Amino acid sequence: MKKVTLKEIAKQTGVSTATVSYVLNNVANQTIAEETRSRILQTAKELGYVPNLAARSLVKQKTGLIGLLINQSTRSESWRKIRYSSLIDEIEAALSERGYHLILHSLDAAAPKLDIIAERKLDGVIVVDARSDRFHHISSHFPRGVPVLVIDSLINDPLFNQLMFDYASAFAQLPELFHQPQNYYAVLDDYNNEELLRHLASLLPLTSEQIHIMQCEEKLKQFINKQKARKGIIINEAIALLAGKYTASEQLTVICTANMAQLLPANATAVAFKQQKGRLAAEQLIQLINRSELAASNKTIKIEAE
Amino acid sequence: MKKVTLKEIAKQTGVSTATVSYVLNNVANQTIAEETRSRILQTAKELGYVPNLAARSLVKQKTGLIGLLINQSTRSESWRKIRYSSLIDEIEAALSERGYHLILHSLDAAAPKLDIIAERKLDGVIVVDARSDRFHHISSHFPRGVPVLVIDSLINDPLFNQLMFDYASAFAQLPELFHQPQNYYAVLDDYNNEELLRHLASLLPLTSEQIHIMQCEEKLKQFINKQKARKGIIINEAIALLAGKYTASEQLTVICTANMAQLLPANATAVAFKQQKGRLAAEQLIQLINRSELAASNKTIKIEAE
DNA sequence: GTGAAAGCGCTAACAG
DNA sequence: CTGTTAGCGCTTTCAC
Repeated sequence: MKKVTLKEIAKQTGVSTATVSYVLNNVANQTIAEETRSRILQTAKELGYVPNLAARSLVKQKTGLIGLLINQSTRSESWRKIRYSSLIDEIEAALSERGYHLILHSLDAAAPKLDIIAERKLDGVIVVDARSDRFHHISSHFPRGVPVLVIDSLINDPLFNQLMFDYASAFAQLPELFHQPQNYYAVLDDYNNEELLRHLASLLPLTSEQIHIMQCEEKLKQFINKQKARKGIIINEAIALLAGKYTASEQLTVICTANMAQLLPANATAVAFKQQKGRLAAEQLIQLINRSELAASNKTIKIEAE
Repeated sequence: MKKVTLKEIAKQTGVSTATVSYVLNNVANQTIAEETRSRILQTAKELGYVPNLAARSLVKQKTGLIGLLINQSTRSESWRKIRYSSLIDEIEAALSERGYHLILHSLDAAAPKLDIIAERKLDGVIVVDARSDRFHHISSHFPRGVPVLVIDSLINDPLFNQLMFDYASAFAQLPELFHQPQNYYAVLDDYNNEELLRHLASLLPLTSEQIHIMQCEEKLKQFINKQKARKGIIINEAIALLAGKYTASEQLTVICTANMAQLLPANATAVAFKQQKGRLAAEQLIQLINRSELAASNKTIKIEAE
């Protein structure tokens, strides 16, 4: 059983591989006799021809491959993974609709290896939660001209296209927080990107004693137990669920960064964001790809709270 | 700025591409003068050479690409996505360690399109939660000899390598369930694979009125409200969290299929499984790839409960 | 309308 | 020890 290639179809149809390629790709301004056309289409179907995208990539100089590179601080705790499950799914769905395939790859935030971008000749890349120190250093290794969109990473460089939540608008939903800051505490998700953490802290009218950065359940518990009757602002649903083990959930206001509000206890307060980050990311990246020749309109997009 | 290819390195070093290839790949039984070797290595580093895997794939007839194809019944509810977030992460991690790259792709369970396998010449494929009717029909389209591992799908055909939880061993952890079945109800995760659902039901000493297949939160609520003081067996942590909104969580026993036990309320009973499904899947698939020439030892692996 | 041929970047015999 | 060469499967220019 021979491999089904263009050449094989060409042979069986008695035409050249060029003609077969024209037909199968509906090449514009190549006029093909209707007879040959249907004959080729016919045998292609019979043989179950499927194009080899590696070969195509080689000549077209684009692969149709997008990388989703997620920085992981640690792989150990599985509950942390819900942070991006919705994001991943949305991105995959949106890219699929546009004919792209997704390569999912995780990075060591402390020492990201980005070879995959060049090796696989990725058409575009979405980087999630990158440390800006590492990122700067490494970004020079980027193959020239590969569009990159950075998510959840505050990078102080207009060179990078960024996408993140508008946390200020989320906190603005909580007027009481600003009137009575002493009644609150906050738990931040432990982003690798320290600038983002600092940014979050700066938006909250709280002292550093009132702010905890998530590390592990035990530390969270200790922190919450010290907060007495205060109300909690929790970033990320999974963390909120853990927090719910140590305080009454009606005391909690959850900033829903994982699109998982439904899993929260009914009596917790939830603040969600207006748009799906994943879909937005995918669309944005595709735009970048399509006009990567032009000066990239390096904007930072922020998604507002509902 | 020229593209950095083997040819370019060859030119700059004054040797042939073959020699460069030998050096860069440490080809065994090719003895290279230490002087040339280091010169090549040197300029390769300077130029920041990265091999083009598409080109390599073409000649080596393997791509280093693994497909993770997940059947989705619906994309609408984001909380469902936690079902596989741990699995995806484990698989990606394990494959990465072995030098493979992961293509994540979702399938429409009712009409799965598997072209990606042939197009991308995937070296192996993991299919998750497939309807066996669709799967049989479609599996004939599989490129010959591509190793496939099927997860969470009961397929009555020894031809397929399968991996799933040993639910019987999970239920066996609950002796009371079998002594007092009238005191229980169960909520099953809504797998696309109907055989799996039937299998689960057959393992439970419950009537069909006592068993609910998850559809949406509202239906779940109605079902639970009818159960009075009964205790619930819930498959999947996310569903358990939803169920927890409508019944006391100490009444719940959760079969943890998503590796997210930590997110459950402390007073719920959790039953977990011994091994990480994702890691096991990746390792199993790699084995299949490495000896795909031999008669595939088509076994079904079941992961026992702790 | 169709085909010959060059080449994308790389590997692997086979010569030398 | 190193180079020549023939592809891998496909696209595309240019001729016929």
